[in-house]
Amino acid sequence: MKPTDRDALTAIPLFRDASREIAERLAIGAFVQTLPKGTLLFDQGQDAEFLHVILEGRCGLIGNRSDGEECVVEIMHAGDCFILPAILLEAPYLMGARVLESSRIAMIPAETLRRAFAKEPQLMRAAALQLARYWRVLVRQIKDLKLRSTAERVGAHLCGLSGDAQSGPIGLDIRDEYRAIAGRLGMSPETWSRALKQLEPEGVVAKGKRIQIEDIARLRTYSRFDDLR
Amino acid sequence: MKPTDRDALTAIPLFRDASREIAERLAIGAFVQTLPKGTLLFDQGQDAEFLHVILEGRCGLIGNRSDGEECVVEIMHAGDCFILPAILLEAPYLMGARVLESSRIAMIPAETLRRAFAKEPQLMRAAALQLARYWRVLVRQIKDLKLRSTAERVGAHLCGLSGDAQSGPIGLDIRDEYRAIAGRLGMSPETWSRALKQLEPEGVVAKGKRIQIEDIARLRTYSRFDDLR
DNA sequence: CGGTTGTTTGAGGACGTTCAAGTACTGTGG
DNA sequence: CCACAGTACTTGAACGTCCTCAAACAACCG
Repeated sequence: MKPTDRDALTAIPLFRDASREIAERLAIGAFVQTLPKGTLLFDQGQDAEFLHVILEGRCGLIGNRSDGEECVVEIMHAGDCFILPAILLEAPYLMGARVLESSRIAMIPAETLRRAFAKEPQLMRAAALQLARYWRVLVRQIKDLKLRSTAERVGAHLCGLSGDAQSGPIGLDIRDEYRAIAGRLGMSPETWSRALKQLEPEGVVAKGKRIQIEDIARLRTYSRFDDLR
Repeated sequence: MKPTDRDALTAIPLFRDASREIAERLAIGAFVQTLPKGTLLFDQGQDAEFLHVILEGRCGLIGNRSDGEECVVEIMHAGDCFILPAILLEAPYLMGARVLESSRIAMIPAETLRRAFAKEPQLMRAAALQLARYWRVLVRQIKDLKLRSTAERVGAHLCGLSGDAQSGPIGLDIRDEYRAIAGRLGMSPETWSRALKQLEPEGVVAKGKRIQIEDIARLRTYSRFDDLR
């Protein structure tokens, strides 16, 4: 690694807030690539193998739309690293990443990083895990807002309330106010109400706060529930 | 504090991932309130004085709309705690919180919590800080999507690109593709383009990727930039 | 019971999207 | 350095979605 790259790498907030020594040690296990615009760094659903740090250039964290198009969810710039929550949680990426303009990118193996985290005690780790989980909740919400129609959002919300059931009929008792749910889903209460009607052909029957779902599998398909989780 | 409350408190993910001992110690400094629906727990802009933990019931994290109405950004349930990033960063809340249904809520003084965090070493702390920052970025985005019109989103984005300047003229050279920015802001490229036109009365002149802002203060007001940051 | 609050339904309108065409860039090879 | 191709951005028109306003209806609570 070039000295300028190492300097840029150790200067990012994540490492600056830690210690010079730890940053230097992690830099040893890292490698740097210069990648052309359009390069796919990774896809949604993959397991996190590296922490990516942009030394120069910019990249987009991307979600896939129903029409096959990509939508930029977040733009990452020089000094940004991603995606830390996926590494901490050892979970699949919720978004893909594509190079938006020719970039120099440092890649730190996830395992190296996790070993470093492991040396640190429990509470800060817990906080990091917690923040990572919430971060992902918010990502899901943004993706809902940007990538799904209102009816799909409502359908997906119902799927989320249905627990782990993969198929079969489900009965739900909604306890939250519809106006709160509607707000959470980025629509007006009226639209929520109409969207429920719109889901009738998919086997959703709403009577006030009681909702019957004929077959959750059908609704999951309609809402593209699994696509975006 | 009642034993059942203490049990519920120490069982939340944040404390379960830490240690029993730390959780017990923090529970001592905490107190529990039963609050009726509608209670305002705190307002956006306040400094975080407590970590709130829902033992029973549910609360909404809320943003204020331009028309004075509130919009639920996230619904928090029993076992959820909020708002950790605000406490870690010692920053003002980005959202308010209101009781959605009569709830038992444990409140842990922020200072107590920060002292506990301080005992833990540097890297995990750094990670938590980093995650907290990103969490906030996502919150801003969700609020953008839910609470601002497209023209306001564009205006706010320009304000964000203008650095710390509070007033006076600003010249911007946009480097990102407009289609990427538009995606980030939850609109089509055409709408971004038209929204820029729409900002002309506010003193924004766009010539391709060069944008002149007559007076950033005016744009900040129009976009309600400070309201939602 | 009334009164209050929350949900549904309808009508009309604003906003944003899509499609399509035209214009301005950007970069490449001659 | 220019011409040209390819891409990105702008502009227009038509359409669709979602919102607002308003009223009827339902559920809840004192």
